[in-house]
Formats: sequence, structure tokens, C-alpha cells
Amino acid sequence: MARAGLAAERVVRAGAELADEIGFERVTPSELARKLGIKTASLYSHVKNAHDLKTRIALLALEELADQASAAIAGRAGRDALGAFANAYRDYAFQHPGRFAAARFRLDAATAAASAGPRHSRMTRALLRGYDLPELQETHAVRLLGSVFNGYVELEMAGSFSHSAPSSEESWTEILDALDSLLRNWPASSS
Amino acid sequence: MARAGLAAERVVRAGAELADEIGFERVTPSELARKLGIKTASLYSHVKNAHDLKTRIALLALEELADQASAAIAGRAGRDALGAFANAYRDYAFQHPGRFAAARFRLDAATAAASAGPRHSRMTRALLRGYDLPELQETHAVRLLGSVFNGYVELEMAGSFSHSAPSSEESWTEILDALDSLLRNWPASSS
DNA sequence: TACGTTTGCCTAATGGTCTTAGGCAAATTA
DNA sequence: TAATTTGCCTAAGACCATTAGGCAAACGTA
Repeated sequence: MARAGLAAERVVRAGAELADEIGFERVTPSELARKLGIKTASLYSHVKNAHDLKTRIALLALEELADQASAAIAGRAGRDALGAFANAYRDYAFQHPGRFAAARFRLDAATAAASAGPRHSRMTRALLRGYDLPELQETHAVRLLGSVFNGYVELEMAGSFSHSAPSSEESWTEILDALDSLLRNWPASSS
Repeated sequence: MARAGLAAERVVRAGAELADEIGFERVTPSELARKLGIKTASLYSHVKNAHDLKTRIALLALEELADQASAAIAGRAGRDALGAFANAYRDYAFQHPGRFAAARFRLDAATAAASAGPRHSRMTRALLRGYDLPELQETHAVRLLGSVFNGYVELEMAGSFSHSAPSSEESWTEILDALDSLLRNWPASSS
């Protein structure tokens, strides 16, 4: 039949689809086996256990997320790149809510270091080259952007912005403008 | 036979402690019953089910969080208030990681509206009165601050900032300075 | 083509989970 | 003191994660 590893990858991909359908936190061996039309115990030849399954889905999602971001910033700079990068992140979250939740799954340090997470982080740094930040401030700015994108999408998906005006869409644009402005006028360190 | 003397509220408080000890996502009826020294089934006279238990812990955490924030901004304004407000949030997360995770538990719309969440949001708005924002931009700024605090603490607790220089502490201060600067020089809407 | 190996699924069994139902004795109230 | 409520119990059903051992079909190789 197929080579070793191919089947495992298929299982993980099905797990990612399942996450988008029913939510990442509800992805379990039994639920995935049901979707695949096999017995639960049969999954254990492809995946070590429930935690391993979730970890693999998380790694897949991080990879996809980094790919999207990479495509988004290619050939752009400044506000344009900032918007494209941020939108890639947010759009992915809405198109693949389960995978997006998977991308936020807590990985142990070693696994995280080997994931596409650092790649995403390097892209954020590349994005900032379009702005003229004091070198020491660059890391702070990277962390700020990560925090905003992360936090905004999480709150938005939780519905925090959906029951009051103005629209979340509008806030998102204004916030990107504000961040662009801030990056152009980053305050000198007080220390 | 000696009674454990449990009222529903006591059960919830024990649940909150348990969350801080083992993590919110691992708080379950059986685990909580173990901590209380009673049988799992006995919990069901105090709490409707596992989801109800988690919801009640979340409501408790949101209340505590709003109290901390309220105490923090009393008598302060501007950068001072911003820092105190943000630190109240972050400190709570580190002192009570399980409760903090509980505060981010997805509540249905009605429950969320009746929680202390809106109170916390109103305080953010009060904080912004110290800055001179165009009225239409105030909501955008509220959402930005919520996103940053939320996102930063989440990433920090996940360890994202702990394996590289500069220290997370330093970034936190710089980011608060940057936000203060941004709120003082909020860009005019482009639309 | 024939043969041993690998692969992908199976059944069976263990021990844990959540939840409901019904019961009993202590604490509280009248 | 008598009646009611409270806080726990045992029992049981359904579901879940995981391990162990087995079997048949597909594969690579001689």
C-alpha cells in the first residue's frame, strides 16, 4: 500500500479538517476515527496518543500560517506590507477557525522551536525593516505586533466586538493605521 | 458523619484554586471532587455539570479581574493609569494563571453580558478620558488596548518571550510607553 | 511466480470519565 | 419534637483513551 508516514499525514490532515468543523478542543481520537470510518483503536498505529494528534495538527497549522504570511508580504513594504501580513493572519483564522485554535496549542519548548513559529516571527522582523526602528526597539515592536494580532483575533472570534458599534472591520483598519503611525514615530526609550 | 460543609459558592472557589494548581483546562468534576474529598457524583447537587462549573469559575475570575483593575486606576491618570491598569491585568495572570485562563473561557452571549467583562471594558474607556482622543476613535483604542494586554500576556505565559533577549519585563515597559505615545498622537482617520 | 514482511485495520479488555437516579442520616426549621 | 432540607452516599449507563494481540491484504524481493 502506501509508504510509512503518508498514512499518518493523511490522518493529521483529516484531524485539521475535523478541527475546522467541530472546533479544535473537540478533536479526539474517537471523534476522528468516527470521521474516518475506522475503529478508535486503529488510530493508534498512526498517532501516539491524543496529545500527539493535537500536536501534529498544531504543527500543520503553524506551517500553513507561516506560508500565508510569507505570500502576503512578498513584494510589499511599509503600511502595505503591515496590512497584508496582518490580514493573512486574520483571514486564516476566519477561514480555518479550528486550525487557528490548533496553532495556539501549547507546545513544549523543543517542539515549538522546531515548528514554523520562529519562521513567522522572522517574517515579522523582516516587515519591520521597512520602518526605521532603533535596533534595540525592534524586538519590542515584534512582540507588540504579535500581541495585537493575536489578541485582536482572539477577542473578535470570541464575539467581543460583535455587539457594539463601530464594526470590527472598521476597528481593524484603524488599528492598523495606528500601528503604522506608531512604528513611524516610535518613542525614544526612557531608560 | 462529619460534613464537608459545602455550599455552591465554596465549590466554585475550590474550583478556582484547583485551576491555579493544575490549570483551568484540567478542572473537571472528578478532579475537583478528589480535591474536596468527596465522591464525584456528590458535586452535582452544587453544580449542574462540567460546563456549568467552568462557567462559574470564569465568572468569579472576571469579577476579581475587574476589581483589581478598578483598584489600580483609582486616583491615577495618563501614563500612570495606563501602567497601573495594564499591570493589574498582567499581575493577576501570573498570580492566578488558572483563574486567568478561566476568564478567557468562552461564555455564551447572555452570560457574558451579565458578567464583569463589560465593567472591565468600561474602565478601559474611563482610562482613555485622560487622553484626548477623537470620540469616534475611542472604541478603536479600547479594542487595541484589550488586544495588546490579552495578546501579550497570553504569549508571555506560553513562553514565547522567555528564550530570547531582551527580557519580557523590558518589552512590557517599552510597549506601555509606545502605547502611551500612540494615544497622545492618535492619527486622524484616513476615511 | 512464490515468500516473507509490512501495513492497516480489527476485536477484546482495562480503567478512567461524566452524568442521572434513588437513598440515608445529619442539620435545620417549625 | 416532628417535618423538611441539605450534603453526602452507592449504583449504574454510556462514552472515552489506551494497550495487546491477531489477521488478511499489499508490498518488495528472490
